[in-house]
Amino acid sequence: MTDIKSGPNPLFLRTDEIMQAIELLFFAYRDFTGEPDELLAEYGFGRAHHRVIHFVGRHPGITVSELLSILQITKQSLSRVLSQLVTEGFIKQTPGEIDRRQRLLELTEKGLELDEKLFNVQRQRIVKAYKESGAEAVAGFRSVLMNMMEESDRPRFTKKLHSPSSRR
Amino acid sequence: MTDIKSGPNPLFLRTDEIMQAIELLFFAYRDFTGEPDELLAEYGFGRAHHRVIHFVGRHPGITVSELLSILQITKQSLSRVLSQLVTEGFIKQTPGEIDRRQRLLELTEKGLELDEKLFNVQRQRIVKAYKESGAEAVAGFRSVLMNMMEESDRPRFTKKLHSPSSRR
DNA sequence: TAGATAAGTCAACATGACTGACATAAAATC
DNA sequence: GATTTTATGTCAGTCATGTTGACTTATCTA
Repeated sequence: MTDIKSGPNPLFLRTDEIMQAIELLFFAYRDFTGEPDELLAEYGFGRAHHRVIHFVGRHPGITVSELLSILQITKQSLSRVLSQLVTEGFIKQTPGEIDRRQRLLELTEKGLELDEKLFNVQRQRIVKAYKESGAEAVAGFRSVLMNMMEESDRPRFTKKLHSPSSRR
Repeated sequence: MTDIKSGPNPLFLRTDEIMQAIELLFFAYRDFTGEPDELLAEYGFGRAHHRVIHFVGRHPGITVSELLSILQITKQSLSRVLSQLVTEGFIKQTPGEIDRRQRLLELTEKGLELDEKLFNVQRQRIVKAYKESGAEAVAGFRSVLMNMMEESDRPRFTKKLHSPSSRR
């Protein structure tokens, strides 16, 4: 009904192609998260813990509020998994030197180990998919995903420097 | 540690490229599911209902066990959302004519309407991403996702005919 | 000094997964 | 025809992850 066509509809915009995209994302994402989920279960953790470990690993010294804005969950949801990770010694909190209200987060040795394990299982799957598809396909893959996400999240992928948060 | 290199590592297989892929999938998938989730919430439904509506819509006459094997969830998890959808008149069950133990599932008028609404919000996002990236990128996107999912799910995307389940 | 901000906590709740056990009807097999 | 298997549904309980709203404490800022 929204289809007031102006000119021929490119093949890749046909309804069945769009439908395929929806299912591709469903199946690929399910399998992409499946293996890490199994690994995490051995630690009594879930996907929420994974996301926290990932982003703290990528951004050592990140603050709680920065993490909240990345994950887009509530303070209480984060609190539950974060305090678990801190208690069990996977994440270390240190008060910010500039702003001492902040708790700067970073992975401990134990946290780094788990982070690497998780990364490795995901890397294997991605490397396989990338190799089988080739460099050109990879560029297309990245372009489509980039254009699929909200614009507000895209800068995260272009800037090479970390966000200017208070560091030691 | 698993990096016993034989020859130069292609650029697109470097650690930071793989890391980027992980985050691309996270952000794109989050935004991809965000809008449907909002729509579903108006009906008191969640993402689980969406998946059921989607696959029943795509495969009218699908059986409960076929649906279970696609979704890879337990009978109880499916039962909860499915019986809700049936009770509220979005999905119709009819006993199979060949095997009367089966309950063949299909969308009602009401179900078709919701299915279309949900499809439209997702289509808008995908069409936008596809147009901005171009046909070649789309091919790459599809290739990478296809190679990322388990092989067992891939036939679903190649065969044009529906699975030979009992139909009217 | 007063107000804003960063972080944490408590209580209560919803959703969507899980397990294991059991029931029923119908089909398939011996 | 009797038995076993299959398709579906259901009950009861658990867990992980998300939500809201209210409140506290410490610290920074105007």
